[in-house]
Amino acid sequence: MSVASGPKGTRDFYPEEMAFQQFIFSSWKKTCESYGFEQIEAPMFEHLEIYTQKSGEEIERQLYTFKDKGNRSLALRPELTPSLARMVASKGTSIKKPVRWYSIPRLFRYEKMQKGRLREFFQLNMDILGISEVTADAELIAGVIHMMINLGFTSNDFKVRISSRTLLDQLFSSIGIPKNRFSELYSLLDRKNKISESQYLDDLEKIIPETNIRSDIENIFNAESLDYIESKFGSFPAINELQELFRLLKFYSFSEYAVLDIGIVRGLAYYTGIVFEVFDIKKSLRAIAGGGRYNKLVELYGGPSTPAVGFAAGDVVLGELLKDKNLYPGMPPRSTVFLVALADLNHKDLVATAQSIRSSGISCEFSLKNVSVGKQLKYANAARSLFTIFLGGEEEKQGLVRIKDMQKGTENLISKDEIVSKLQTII
RNA sequence: GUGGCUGUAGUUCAAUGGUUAGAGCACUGGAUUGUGGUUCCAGACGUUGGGGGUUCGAGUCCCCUCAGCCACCCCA
Repeated sequence: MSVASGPKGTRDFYPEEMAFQQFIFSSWKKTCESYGFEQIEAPMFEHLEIYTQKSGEEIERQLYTFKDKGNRSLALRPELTPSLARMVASKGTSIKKPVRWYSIPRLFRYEKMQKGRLREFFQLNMDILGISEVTADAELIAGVIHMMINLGFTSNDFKVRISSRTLLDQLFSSIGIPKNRFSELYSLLDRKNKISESQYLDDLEKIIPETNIRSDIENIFNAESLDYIESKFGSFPAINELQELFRLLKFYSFSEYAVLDIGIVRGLAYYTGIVFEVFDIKKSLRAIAGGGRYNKLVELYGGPSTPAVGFAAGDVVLGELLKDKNLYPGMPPRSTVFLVALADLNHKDLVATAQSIRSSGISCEFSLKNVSVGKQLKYANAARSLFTIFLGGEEEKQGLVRIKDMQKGTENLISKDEIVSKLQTII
């Protein structure tokens, strides 16, 4: 293996991989467009500051950064949301709201690779801007659920796990936890399922020495329903918002796909309200998608105050789950029709027939080498063709051609003049 | 960034420190020039990831490096 391989964490897309990717992308597009989202695209690299200003230096460790010839600091985009917020911000108040945008960006993160995590990958992004009402959160979560359904998944394969940053903030405040300990608590909550019970209790004691507050936290973290939280801690605006969200999801008939999970925190940064992640049912893979409300981001980039909610779904984890569940139907035909030249056919007739089929919008190919009929049929298989048409020979003399259905193995004689019209009726 | 495991044909994997490193699948060609998917036969395919060391002898043991997998960190 002396041939060069691509850089670490990148993939080559041969026709097989490309077909698989297109299967995912075209399903994504179909879903987005059925929800009335318009496609956008942004530059593949941006000024470094748009990523560092909102997060810390920790972020820079995972960025591909470089200087251009004008000595400007740039970075390959690790996510789309900052670019999107910038695009919205730069239109100021002139942009027509609500904005319903989707995009399938190619993204780059300098990360230690693991299963489901590469250095170059794609994401589907769906965002609604300009609506502060929870109806937008519901519409977007419905969108992510529908995206999964359109790919063939069922409620036995995945769940959207929903939480709220505001709810946790409000609960923590109400039981007397100072704001400066919130981030530690979020981080612990995020780790809760990965570490042992005793480790978790030790860590919790370090953050919260007061016994009575710790037992309140236990109650919050173990809560399985909004009603339970309400009965324990009273009513909060954020509880009502979540209840409204679940009520709305019922209208979409998507209740079975959505569950409350207080433990969903989403790695900090810009989320301001409802947050959610999509997991496979066994939670054996990393998150398939994640998102939530980010009402401050457009403002941060100098735009008018704009409420926003969005999510992103990566192609890598989703691809693995599709293969696990056997939902990929395989590569489509390369050519619908393969022309087989019998011995006496001249090349001019072969090409002319091919061109008339191609001009009618039906894909068609033929062997560029003069080989046996058996070999030509093998080529037809390799092209995954649905039909072969035999040109020349005895039939030719009567103005006929033999057309063969490659799946059924059946053959029919048709008039040479009606090849195109016949194909149009049977495809 | 930290720690562990693994690198052998295109691919999935064999080979106690000992002759010329093997097999399935895939690939190419063929089985009386007009019928594919099945079958049969043949062929091509390797600096054992790369470099260094130990040894009479290294795919096998040691070191370095690169790559992949896994657990951390992180996950926008």
